[in-house]
Amino acid sequence: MSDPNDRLPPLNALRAFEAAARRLSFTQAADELNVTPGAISQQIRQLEDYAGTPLFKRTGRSVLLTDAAQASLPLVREAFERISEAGRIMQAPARKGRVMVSCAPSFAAKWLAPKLDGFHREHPDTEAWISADMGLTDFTMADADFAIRYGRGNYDGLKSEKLLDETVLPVCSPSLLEGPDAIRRPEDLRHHTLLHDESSENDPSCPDWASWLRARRVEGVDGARGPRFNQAILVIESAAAGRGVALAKQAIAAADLASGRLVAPFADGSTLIDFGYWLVWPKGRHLSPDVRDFMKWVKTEATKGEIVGV
Amino acid sequence: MSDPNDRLPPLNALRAFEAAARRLSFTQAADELNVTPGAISQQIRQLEDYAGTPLFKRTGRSVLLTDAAQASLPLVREAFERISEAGRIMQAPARKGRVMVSCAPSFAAKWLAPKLDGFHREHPDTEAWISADMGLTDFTMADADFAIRYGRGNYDGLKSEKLLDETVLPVCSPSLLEGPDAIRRPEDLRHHTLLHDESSENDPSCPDWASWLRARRVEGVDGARGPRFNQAILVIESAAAGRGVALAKQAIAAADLASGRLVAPFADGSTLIDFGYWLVWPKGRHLSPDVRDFMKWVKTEATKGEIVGV
DNA sequence: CACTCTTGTTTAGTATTGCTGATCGATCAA
DNA sequence: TTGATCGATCAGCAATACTAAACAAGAGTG
Repeated sequence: MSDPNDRLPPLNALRAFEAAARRLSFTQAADELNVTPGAISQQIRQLEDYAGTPLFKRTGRSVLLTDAAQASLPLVREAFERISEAGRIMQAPARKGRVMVSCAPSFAAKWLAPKLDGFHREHPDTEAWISADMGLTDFTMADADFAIRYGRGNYDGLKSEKLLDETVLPVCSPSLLEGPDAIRRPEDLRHHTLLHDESSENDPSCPDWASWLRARRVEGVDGARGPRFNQAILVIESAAAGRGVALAKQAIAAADLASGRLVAPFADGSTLIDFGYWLVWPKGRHLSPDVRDFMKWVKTEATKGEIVGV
Repeated sequence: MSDPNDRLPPLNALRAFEAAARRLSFTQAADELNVTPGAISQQIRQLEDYAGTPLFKRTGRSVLLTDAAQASLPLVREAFERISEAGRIMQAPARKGRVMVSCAPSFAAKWLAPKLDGFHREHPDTEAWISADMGLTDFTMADADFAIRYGRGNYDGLKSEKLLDETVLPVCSPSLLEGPDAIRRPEDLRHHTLLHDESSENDPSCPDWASWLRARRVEGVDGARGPRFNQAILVIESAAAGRGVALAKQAIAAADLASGRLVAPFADGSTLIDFGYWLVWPKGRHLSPDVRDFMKWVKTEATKGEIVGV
C-alpha cells in the first residue's frame, strides 16, 4: 500500500545528491561525505529509481544535471539549510553558556583574546571559545556561532555587521627611537629594516611600504626590501622585538602601542583603509541570547577602542 | 575529525521526530510510519543524543515537547515540505502526460467522470486519473496533483480556487409525475418517500427536507421521514430508480436531469447554498503544465454547466 | 485499593540499508 | 596507443533500523 512515507525521497540519498550536484562530481561528493565513489553512485541510483528518471547526465568523464535534478535542487538545498539550522537549535540548550566565535588569527590574538577577560567578568555564566582560523569554510561556520572576519563585509549567503574600521600606521620598538640611527622623520627609515605584511595585499586600499613612502614623497628608501610575513601578528611581533619598522594594522598593534612595547614614530603616519572587521553569520541562523550578549560586548569594546585609538 | 556531516542531525530520526511531535504520541507516529513504537522510541533517543538534550517530556501517559523540540520543529517541518516537493519535481518527467486528481466521490462519478472524455479529446497526450475519496488526508494529497473538494474553500495550509457553486433542488423519477399520486405541488410530497442526503448535514446553509418544506409553508408533510444516505450519489440513484423524491445537489443531478432520467417537479425549488466545489492543492506545490491544462479544462466545463444549468 | 488499559522503554535478535574494495568500461590527454 | 581519471557494478561486510516480547509507569475503573 502506498503511504506518505513512500512519497518522500530516501533522505540519505538526497544528501549524496546535494553534494554531487553542488560539486558536479561523484568523486568529490564521496570525498566530502567520507565515503567511496561507489557509495555515492549507488545512492544516486537509488534516488533515480525513486524519481523514475535520471538526475545526472553521465558523459563518461564528468556528470551534468538533468532538468529534473536542476529543478529540484534548490528545494533540496533549502531543506538541508533548515535541517542544519534545526539541528543547531536542538543543541542550543546543551550549548547554553557557551559562545564559539571563529576569528581571524591576528585579530583573535592581539585584539579579542586580551579583552576576553572583561566579557567573562560581565557575564560570569557564559564562556567564550575562540577558534582562530583563516577564511570562512563551511566547516568553520558549522562549528562556530558566528565569525569575525577581516574584509569588505560582502560575503554572500551570510549576514554581516561592521565591527571596526582599520587603519594602517608605521610602528616599531621604542629602542629604534634612540641611538645614532634614531627614527625621527620618514627619511630615517633608510637605516632600518622594513617589515611587510602580506595579509593586506588583497586590499588595494591598504598601502604597502612602497606606496606609503611614495605618498609622503620620501626619497632614498627602498620600499620593497625587508622580510615578508603572511599574518599581521608576525609583523607586529617582529617589530616589537626590534627587528625593524612595520606598517601595522592599528587594531592589531593597539595593545602594544598602549603598553609602550611599540611606538608610532610619526605623527601623521596612519591611513584609513577599506577593509575592516565584520561580524559574520549565516543568513537565517538563530542567534542565542548568549551569542547576542557576546556580539553586543564585542561591539562595545570596538567603540571603546575607537575613542581611545589612533 | 568533525566535518559538516556530523553537524547534520540523523535524517531518518528527524522523520520520526516530526511525526511524533505532530501527533504528540510515539504510538501514533509509529502507526503513521508503519513501524513499531519501539522503533520510534529508539530514533527519538538517537536524536536526543545528537541534540544533547531531551526533546520530549515523558509524562508516563503521554509526551510533551521540550523547548528545544518546540523551537526546532517549524524548521524541520519546512524542511520536509521542501523535500516532499523536491521529490515530486524529480518525479515530474516520469509522470509527464498524467494528471491525478482526488475528487469527492459523488462529484467524481456524476460530474467529472462523464465529462472526462472531452478532456482526452482536447489533450490526447494527457491521461487523467481520478481518485474518488472523501476528505483530504495527507495520503490523498501526496498522491494526487490536486483535489476537487466540496466545502467552503477555507482549507488551511492549502490553496484553493472556486470551481462551481452548488444549489439544491427536489428531483425525482419522471414516473412520479404520472398516475394517481402525481407530483404537481409540494403538498403532493405527502404521498411519496423523501430521500435524505446526510452528506449535506454539516452545511448549515443547505436545506434538508424539513427546512425546505417550512420555507415554502407546506403543511402536512413530515420532513423527517424517509431513508438517509451518506453520499449524494446514492440519493440520486435512489431517486432515479423511482424510490422517492430527493433534495439533490444540482451538480450531481444535472446529467440525469438533462437525460430525462430525473426531473425537477417544481419550478421554484432550487436554493443556492454556501458550500461549493473547489480546486485545492498544497501551498507551494509546483503545478506541472499538464496539471494546469487539466485545471483550466475543469474550470471551463464548470462555466459551461453554469450557463446551461438550473 | 487492585486491576487493567494504554503508553513509552528496553533488549536481544534479525532484516535492511549502506558501504567497501576490487574490477570493469568509457573518456580524455599525451 | 598508453595512462589517468571517473563512474558503474557486484559480492561481501558493517552499520543502521526494525521487530517481538517483556517491562515499567501512570490513569481510569470498579
